Amino acid sequence: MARGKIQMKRIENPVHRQVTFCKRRAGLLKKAKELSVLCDAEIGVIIFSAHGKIYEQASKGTMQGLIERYMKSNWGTQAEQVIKDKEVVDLKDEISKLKLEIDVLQKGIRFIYGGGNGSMTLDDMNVLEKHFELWMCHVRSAKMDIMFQEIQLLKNKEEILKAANEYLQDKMNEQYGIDSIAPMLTDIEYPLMTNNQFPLTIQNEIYQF
Amino acid sequence: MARGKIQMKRIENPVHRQVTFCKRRAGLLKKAKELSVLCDAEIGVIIFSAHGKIYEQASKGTMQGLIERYMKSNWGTQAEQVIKDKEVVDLKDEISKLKLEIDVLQKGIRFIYGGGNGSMTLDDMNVLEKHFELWMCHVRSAKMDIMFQEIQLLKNKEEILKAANEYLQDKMNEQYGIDSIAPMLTDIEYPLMTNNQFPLTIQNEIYQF
DNA sequence: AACTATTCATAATC
DNA sequence: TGATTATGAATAGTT
Repeated sequence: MARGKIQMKRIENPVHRQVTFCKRRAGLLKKAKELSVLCDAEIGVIIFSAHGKIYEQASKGTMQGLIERYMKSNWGTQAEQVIKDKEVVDLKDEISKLKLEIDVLQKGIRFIYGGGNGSMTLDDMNVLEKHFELWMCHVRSAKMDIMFQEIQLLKNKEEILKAANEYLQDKMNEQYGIDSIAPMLTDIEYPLMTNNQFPLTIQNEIYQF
Repeated sequence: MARGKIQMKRIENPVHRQVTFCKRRAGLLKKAKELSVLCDAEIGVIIFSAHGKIYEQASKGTMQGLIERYMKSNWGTQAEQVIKDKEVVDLKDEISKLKLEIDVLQKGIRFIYGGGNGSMTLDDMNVLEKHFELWMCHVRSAKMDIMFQEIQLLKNKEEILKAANEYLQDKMNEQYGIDSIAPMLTDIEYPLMTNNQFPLTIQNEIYQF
């Protein structure tokens, strides 16, 4: 170019490189502008310096508009966008399906009590309310059963373990002499009680209107 | 530049313009490439000809990557993307909630129609219990609404009847003389309202019975 | 940042 | 289109 040509490779001297970057960057943007004006073209130039600083120029319109136009003419990125939009549509679709299913299930619950078609009379609702109450009691009862069974199971386990411990303790004593090994404490009592007061009414008074 | 400089404005002669476009376009892309190599910069050039034909060059990596990098450094479009991503996350969130509710409803139906706890865990039953409670509240709330409406309706009726009665009384008096007919008692107060508040608001429209 | 000597890009022409 | 060439622009090296 001037005062001797240069090699077409990265300029190693950082000062030279920076200077050249400034000069040629200005030249490039100027050329872009000229081409745009002379030939009525829409041109966008984006430059990231080695240090990440950004320089941009959009002839005719904004860079945003240019990129959108590029996206539209570029099949791949457009498809990507369509896929993303489709995902949203699909998700909304799934939501409406799930809501429909919920509706069906709810109708299933209230069907036999007169509200299958969506409108319930006061009597229907009274019946349904009573049933919810009843079912709640049943669930609680079932919970109790399970917990009771669990307690029994744990108590049995406790017995077995205690027996095993006793047996092992005996073995140890045989081996190492009487009382040479202090027995570990395994018979700890945990007092199971509560300070809660129970209301004397049967129903939970929270929901009495 | 050569053989005489040219005006910096749109070349009117279409042939000249086309030729210049080709030459200068090549020159611009070459310069971009050189700048990229010499100064280790990432450069993208997008050119739309006046007829909409696209020419592009991305030095270092793809144009897609460059645009994404540009978007990241550009605040607006990034925010837009974030909003779109958030929408997807929100929708997925809603879907999982709905699925959870369907699960509860199915368990509830299984419990109701299956006549007990099929193979439910203690946790399942705890959730179910809470839901029965919730549904019961909603039924009660709906009942309240209906009763309130009914009360309003009856009050209106009462007003109309009272007005009618008054009118008829007047007519009677006109016909048969003042106070010849004792008025019937129609102004009896029935205390239909209490001061109870409705503490339960329906938070989730799914459970409207 | 300003200044050249030089190379490069390209307008006009063929 | 493609090649040629005269000339203006761009710029590497220097100050």
